[in-house]
Amino acid sequence: MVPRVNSSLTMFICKRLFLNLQMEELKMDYKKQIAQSIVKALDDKLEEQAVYEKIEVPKTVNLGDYAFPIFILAKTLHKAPQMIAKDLVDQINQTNYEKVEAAGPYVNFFLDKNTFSDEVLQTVLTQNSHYGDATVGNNGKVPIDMSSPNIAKPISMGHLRSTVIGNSLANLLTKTGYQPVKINHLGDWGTQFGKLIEAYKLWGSEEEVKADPINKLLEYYVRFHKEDKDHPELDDEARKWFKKLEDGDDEAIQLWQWFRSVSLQSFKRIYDKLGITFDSYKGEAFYNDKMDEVVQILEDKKLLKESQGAEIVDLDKYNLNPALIKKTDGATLYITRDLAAAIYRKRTYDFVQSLYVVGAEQINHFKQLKAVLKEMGFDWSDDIHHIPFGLITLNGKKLSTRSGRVVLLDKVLDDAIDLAKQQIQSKNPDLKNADQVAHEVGVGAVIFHDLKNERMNSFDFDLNEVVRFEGETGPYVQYTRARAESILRKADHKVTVADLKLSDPNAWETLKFLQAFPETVLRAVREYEPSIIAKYALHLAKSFNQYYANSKVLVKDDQLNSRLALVQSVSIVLEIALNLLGVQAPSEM
RNA sequence: GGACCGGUAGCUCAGCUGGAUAGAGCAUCCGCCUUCUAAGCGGACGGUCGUGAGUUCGAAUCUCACCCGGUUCACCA
Repeated sequence: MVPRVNSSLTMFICKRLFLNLQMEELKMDYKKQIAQSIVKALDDKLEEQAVYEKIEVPKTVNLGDYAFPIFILAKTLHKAPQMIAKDLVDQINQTNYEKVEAAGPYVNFFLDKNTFSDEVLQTVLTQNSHYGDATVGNNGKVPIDMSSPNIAKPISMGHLRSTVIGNSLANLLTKTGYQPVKINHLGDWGTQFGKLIEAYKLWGSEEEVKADPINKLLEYYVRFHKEDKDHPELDDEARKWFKKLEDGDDEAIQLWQWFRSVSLQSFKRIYDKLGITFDSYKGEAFYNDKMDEVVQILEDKKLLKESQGAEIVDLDKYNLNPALIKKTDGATLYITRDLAAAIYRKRTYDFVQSLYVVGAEQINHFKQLKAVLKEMGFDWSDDIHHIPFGLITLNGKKLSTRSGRVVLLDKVLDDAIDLAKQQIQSKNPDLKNADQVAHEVGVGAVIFHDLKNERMNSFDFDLNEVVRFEGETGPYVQYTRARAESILRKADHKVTVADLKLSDPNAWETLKFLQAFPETVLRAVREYEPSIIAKYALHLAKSFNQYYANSKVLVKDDQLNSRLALVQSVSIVLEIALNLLGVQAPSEM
């Protein structure tokens, strides 16, 4: 049966994609071919570029693969659109197409399925895991500020977003020829360490912390906040400790380093679960000795102003509130540290772009950061991009460690892995490496859930939603690929890359999705939007599921090799797509 | 109050630099495991695209105003 509609294709092969991709020579640019056909038929009455931009993808398969709406011609030709369409069809050389027909005010182009499938499948199979690679990045370095949990606090679902989006962007950047540098900008400095040291000195023990670092440290910290209400002298002690820390007192530094390293160890266990690594763990503390220079530059450039006892940079001309550089007491602030970090990264990496995957709450902060850098005369501030994302809430309220509204990432991952294991036990009890697969599927479900929707959408946390394995989920995509692999295992035939014509209409939508992958990757990286890849993977999986539900692959006839080539191509592209998201692709599940 | 983000099916969301009858998933109901793993496939049900104007041959998509929800706006990060 022919799939009824292919509307989902529209979003991936829409014209704006091509518009912005002139630089990037796409292989298999059928749209260009069509534009040329039209221009030729019109005796150059229109520019090829103008035609190219108007070509669109129809909503349903019965309207063809590409369409040219002829409204723009109606004005100049003073004829009814329907008539123009008919005339145009007569003029077009149709030899390269299955057919070209007029439908109302549109000219619809149907590509030749044999030629198309042959070209697409050969390309995917020969390029294999490199299918979709691009060179737009020119090896430019792109530091990505991501994850950035606070020392001595647990990693929550909130951190997952930054971690997983940043990781996927890094993968996408690598694929398109950039060199990403994943930086975990740890929250490892601040007055809270004074409190933590004081709390530890009062109630803590080395054994406790060693046994369960994050929870114990958090416990001390929370207790501190409880008790300091009745004992305000605790705050004085904490302040003293932080001062000692700043002054390099041995004991303070040692404790701080210890807290930092045990925290990092437990963070790394979670990152291991997620399969995510970093290139740098330089956190806030790293910039302690780099802020004086920032203040110095600001002073030299006469940008600092005194206001209400504090030092500010006026950002009126950017329509922003002033950036507070120094507090009344002379201490520096968040933005000062970020200025130092931005400058450090420029010097260290000479980046072509510098990304910050940080929640949307900080949009204003990053606008200020860029504006101040601009004022300082650094024109590379234009290369800094804040990649904001929406808030995760719990029962509609913001997550907050203090109020106990936390969703621990580690717990969510473990729950997901357990559920995946249960699924395997009931659906595929003979699976060999079941634990490994349960891990890949469980974690994959969580990551995919976070990436499948547009970054900026907020969502309310719901465990059942996050660890769902059916419908539009990571496991659905993984399952589809596992099924494809299964067919290949049973095939008893090695696919040869030659003559891959496939005329089966059931395969048509899948073939077109395969063809659209490279431009989809470029769009995702251009928009810093991993969800574009996630949605692509879902659509490709869906179309392939429909294909093999309706067409038998393992039949010995003259198109067997072509069908297996399709199956293998789907498997290849689904694996690439999942990996771009940071999700594993098991061959069996 | 200013700035920003969002408002599309009961729920979660696609579609948004304008184009042909507005699409998925979940939920509910009904089919399909003697044929390549049913984590699948098919079907039914379900929509004044927040509201009102405007631009246009054509608006969910662009403009303006308004309504609702969220975030943020000087000494936290």
